[in-house]
Amino acid sequence: MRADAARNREAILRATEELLEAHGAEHVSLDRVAAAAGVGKGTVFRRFGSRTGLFQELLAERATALGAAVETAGSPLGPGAPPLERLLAFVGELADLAERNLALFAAHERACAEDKYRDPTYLRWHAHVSALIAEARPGMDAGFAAHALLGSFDADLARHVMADGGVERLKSSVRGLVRALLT
Amino acid sequence: MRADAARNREAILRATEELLEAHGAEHVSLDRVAAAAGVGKGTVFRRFGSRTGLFQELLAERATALGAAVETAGSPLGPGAPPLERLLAFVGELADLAERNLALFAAHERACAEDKYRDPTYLRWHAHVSALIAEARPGMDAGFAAHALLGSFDADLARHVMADGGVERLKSSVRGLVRALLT
DNA sequence: CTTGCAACCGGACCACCGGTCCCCATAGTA
DNA sequence: TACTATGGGGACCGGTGGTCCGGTTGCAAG
Repeated sequence: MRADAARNREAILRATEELLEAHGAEHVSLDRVAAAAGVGKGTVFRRFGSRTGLFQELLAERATALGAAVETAGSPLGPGAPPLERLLAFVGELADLAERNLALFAAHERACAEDKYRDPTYLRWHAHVSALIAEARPGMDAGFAAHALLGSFDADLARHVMADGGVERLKSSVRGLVRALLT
Repeated sequence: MRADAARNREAILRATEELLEAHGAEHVSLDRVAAAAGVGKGTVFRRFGSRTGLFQELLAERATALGAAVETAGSPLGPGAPPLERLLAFVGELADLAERNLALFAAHERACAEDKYRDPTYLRWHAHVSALIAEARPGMDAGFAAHALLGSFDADLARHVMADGGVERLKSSVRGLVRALLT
């Protein structure tokens, strides 16, 4: 990739973040993103393929730290801890991520629509949660339960819940769900 | 309401159903609906206010039977039965409804977007589920759990699950969730 | 049956969206 | 410096949800 291409890529990503933060998921069109990044619309599509691709990549970027933390040992997040503790820790982190990136979560959902189950980030999360559930409750349909649990981080639901109680409410409610599910 | 208005209203509703069935949620635009119903686009908007309104009203129509069944006594659905049985019966019915109206569920979701929590039909379901959960598990955040549980009927998730196992898979998985939650 | 008007209808019209395309500019290299 | 593949820009396209207003029509009163 040429140097100017890399620079533009970064500019587009940063402009998207800013617009998301400033105007909410609904009002971020690719025209606006391109204008804010100081590039043409064609450039946005060349780099990210589509609206979906743009938000997927932005989410992936924001989620890398969590993904890495899950695979490195030590602490309740990583391997070694019992599944219940790992899952409780994971949903806690996810809640924090959702709070800090509510608009991105919302935009990502709308953009991915039915391809939700093919998004790499979602797939990683699902595989992780699903494995933990399967380990703790062998009889259960773990894949389905994992989807249902991850559904708790639907941007609209998260906003709705956090509007009355903040992240702490979201965290404690999801943890309650996890405990009920795995106990 | 004038007779011709009532006739058109019905024509629009039926045309929407047919298009939904024939082409899937994605390809039902209000232009098409109007054309298929044999009316102008303005008529569609006057009757239903917006795309959202149209799908909300269609869903409400399809859901009336279930709503009534829930409130009439007798059978595990209605009042009198213990909450676990009532909830198990309710999610079973909901799964059937989702299967028969997958495209409508999908269109409704996309159209309602963030107003999901203001849709009258969803609100009724949520109140019902929430009350049953609160009755069976006083300590739990019933409102949140109800949202999470109803999230299982997200059209994309339902399609994904039913693609491999049909309605029965959906039913048994959701029932598994309900049992884990209320036991 | 006629008449009058309020309610209703239709579809041209609008702003905007995601996505495409192709000609031009430029970075990187020999 | 000169050459070329890669990247950039923005006009353009089909289609969308939503608006608006001039013409039409149901319907009840007389």
